[in-house]
Amino acid sequence: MIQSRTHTCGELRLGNVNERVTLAGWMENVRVVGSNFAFVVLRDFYGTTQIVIETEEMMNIIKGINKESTISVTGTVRERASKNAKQPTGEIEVVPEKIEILGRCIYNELPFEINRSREADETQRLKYRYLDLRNPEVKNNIILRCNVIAALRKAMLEHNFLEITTPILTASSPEGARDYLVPARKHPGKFYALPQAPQQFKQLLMTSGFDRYFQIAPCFRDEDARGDRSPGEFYQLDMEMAFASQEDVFSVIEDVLPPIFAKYGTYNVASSAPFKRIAYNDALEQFGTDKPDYRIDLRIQDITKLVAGSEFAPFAEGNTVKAIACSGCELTRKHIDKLCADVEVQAGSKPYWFKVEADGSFAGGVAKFMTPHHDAVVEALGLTPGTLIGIAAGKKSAAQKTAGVMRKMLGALVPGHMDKERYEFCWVVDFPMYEIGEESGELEFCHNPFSMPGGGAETLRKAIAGEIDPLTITAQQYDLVCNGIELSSGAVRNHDPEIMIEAFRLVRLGEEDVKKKFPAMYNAFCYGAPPHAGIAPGVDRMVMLLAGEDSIREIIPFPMNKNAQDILMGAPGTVTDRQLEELHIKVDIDE
RNA sequence: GGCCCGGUGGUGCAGUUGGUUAGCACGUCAGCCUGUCACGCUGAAGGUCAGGGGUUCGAGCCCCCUUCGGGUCGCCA
Repeated sequence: MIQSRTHTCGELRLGNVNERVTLAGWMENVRVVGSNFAFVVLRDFYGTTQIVIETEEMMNIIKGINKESTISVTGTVRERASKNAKQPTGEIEVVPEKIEILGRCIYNELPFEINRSREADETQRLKYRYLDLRNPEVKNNIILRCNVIAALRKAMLEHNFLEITTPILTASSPEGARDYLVPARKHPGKFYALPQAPQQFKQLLMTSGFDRYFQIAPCFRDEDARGDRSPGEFYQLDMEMAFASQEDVFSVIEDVLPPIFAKYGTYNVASSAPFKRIAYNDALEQFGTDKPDYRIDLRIQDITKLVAGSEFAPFAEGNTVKAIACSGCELTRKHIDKLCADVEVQAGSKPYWFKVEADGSFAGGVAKFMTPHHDAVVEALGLTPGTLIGIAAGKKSAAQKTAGVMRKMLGALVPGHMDKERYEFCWVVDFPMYEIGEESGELEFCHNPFSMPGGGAETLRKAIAGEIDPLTITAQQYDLVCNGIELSSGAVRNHDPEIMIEAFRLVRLGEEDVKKKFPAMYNAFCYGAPPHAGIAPGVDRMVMLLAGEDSIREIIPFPMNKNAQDILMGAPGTVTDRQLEELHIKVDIDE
């Protein structure tokens, strides 16, 4: 029978002096200061408390156990002779009369030191995640995650949204990412799929008459990981609203997110409603990305015409030339070269540069090719001495991307161009509905084929009739971006089967294709669907931003590694032949 | 799948043009220490330098292959 705790390890203060208490926790550290005199640091979820060892009996118990064992300590609270102002419990200590060993740590050396686990090798951290999570810094991110999710849920309920769970085992969808498949025991050769998002279910809910739906929804996509993208699974704050426009969705998000970001974020400043808005094409022009970071004041400018006729090969006719002028730049030649190399790695093409000397002349990098256009360039870019100009040249999309990467790096590197400690939201709007596919060379859907086109069916018919260029058709689709990180896509959905068919007709598909690919949704929409719109901000990404972490794994309780392996549980793993047999699965691996 | 970076006692790192016994910090163990709080001091143990092959009189270091990890591009309606 274990003595119950009377207090937690973060709780005792001077007011508790002389009380008889029982604490329980992990033995974090032992500082032996004399013979039969030592201090034990006892840690639980709530904090740490100092236990003072003054007798041979207690000393023998402590010496018999390894650090990180769990113990229960019963004793008297005493005012410390030497207090520690840095600790909440630093004014008191507990003098034990009984120490009970609850759970031994049988190893005297751990895979890493608990309070420095963030410095340890990540594979070790993941393998021993239960030890890693003992580190308060690591644990606090998980607590933050809980608080953020609770706050999101509360805010959504207050906005009259209904939380509805949708199936985890569902049908494979031909669109989007690679599915995770689950073999169906009762249906040989057939498979369930885990949902990439509850997209179709929430649209069906709208058709059923649920006016406002939300869910902290698990989503599964079998795609490769990134620093800000966990492999396999992640969570979205998925929401959908009936009889709603883009503006209705925006106002809910602008109402819900900023207070939560301001309250729980590392930075406690968040942009308020209305968020900045920028058209997709303008974002590419000015920021070189569809994920603009508005905290950086630099903007990309087009100087293609200014340098026309230059001898410099990358400026040749047909190429696009972009410039990003960064004033007050004192980077040395060595740093500039490093910057350009980093840009090339991230952007995939090489940037160029020059700078403006004190006397106004151009120097360094491609200065030789810019000097002939000196006055025009100075005027167009508003150049002053001490300005570094990054240049990107090539195909339009590559030049934009390169300039965009350079913009972010310069903003982070050169003082005075980035107001870092804030959350700056923006909406990217007016996405193109169609694009020319790089492989096919033909017209394809740019993003989600189920977004409502800007002009509805009429615009589509004109495009089919050849009266307007289909590439100019926009979708009522939007991205939510915060500090250069994409939090979400959303759209006003296409709820009209007729418009849906017109939209498909433009990419040489027809009614049969719509019915075949999304039968449930198409059928449902034929029974009277409300216009509806929604969005699904990534919960993990939001928590990552709020925690100020660069890796998404820091805010997931049990993350998988880059290769989608759960090192701790050993997933994925092999299964027995009997299991495979039941599922009608034969494993046949080549090589 | 492409490219980049990395793998050195339990942990984190250093290791010079390739040259004697692979060094530092933390941790562990032992001794000393009665007010520590990242306790301190003294000492000790602990290494297949990821694996394999090659160059060389000689490889932790140079080359090739393999493997594992991280980043990035592709990919992510």
